[in-house]
Amino acid sequence: MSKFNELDPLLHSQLRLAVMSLLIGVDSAEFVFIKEKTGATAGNLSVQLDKLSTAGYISVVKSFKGKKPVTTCSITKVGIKAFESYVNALKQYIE
Amino acid sequence: MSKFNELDPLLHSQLRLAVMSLLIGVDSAEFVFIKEKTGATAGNLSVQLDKLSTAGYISVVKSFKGKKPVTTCSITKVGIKAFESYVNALKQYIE
DNA sequence: TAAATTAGTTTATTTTATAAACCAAATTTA
DNA sequence: TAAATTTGGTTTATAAAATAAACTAATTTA
Repeated sequence: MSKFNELDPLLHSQLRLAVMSLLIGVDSAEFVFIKEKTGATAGNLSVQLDKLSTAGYISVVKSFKGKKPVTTCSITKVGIKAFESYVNALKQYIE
Repeated sequence: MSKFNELDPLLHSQLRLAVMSLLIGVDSAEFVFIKEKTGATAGNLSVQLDKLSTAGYISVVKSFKGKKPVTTCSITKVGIKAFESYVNALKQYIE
C-alpha cells in the first residue's frame, strides 16, 4: 500500500479495539466490567482477551475475590505502543 | 455496547476503508488507479468494490477507453454519510 | 436439595478476507 | 503470423476470523 500503512489486524477488530480503548484509560479492569462496557458475550470476550494476551498486548491475571474467580486485565507497554501505532496508521485513512 | 457504538462492518475493513478514503477525495477513480494506490490484488479489489457497490456506498461504471475496458468508481452520498458516521464512531475508540 | 446464577472456557458455525485460478481481448515478440 | 505476454478484470476456492452456542464448575437462592 503506497499511502496506506497496514492496520494491525489484531487491533482492527471492533471488540479487541474496544477492550484496548478501555484498558488504556485505566490501571486494570475485570472481565465482568469489560464485558458490560463492551456489550460482548462472555465467550467472545474470552477468546479475544486470549488473543490480546498471546500477542503480549495485555496481561491477564486470574485470582479469587472471596470464592469467586476474577480475571483482571491490564494493558502492557507493548500494547500501548501497538495501540498508538494503530491510531496513527488509521489517521491516514480517515483524515 | 454502552459507550462503544457499532463500527459499520462494511467500512471496518482495511481495503474497503482505503478505497472509501481515496474516493472521498476525488470525483472518481479508475480500477487500476485504486489498485495501485491501495496495493490490493485485482481479485480482492474486485470483490470489495462489489460489496461497496451493492451497499450503495459507491457507484461503478464500466466503459471502454479506446479498446480497453475501464471500471470507474465514485463515492455516493450514502457512501459519504456512512464514511462520516464510521469516522465518528471510531473516534470513541481512539480518543 | 433442586434450580438458578456467576464467571468464565471450549467448541462449532458462520462470515470475511484473501489468494489463486481463470477469462477475453489486445498487444508484443519471435 | 502464430505464439506468448500483458491488460483489465471476474469467479471460485481456501484460510482466517468473528461470533454464538454449548458446556463446566462452583455458588447462591428459593
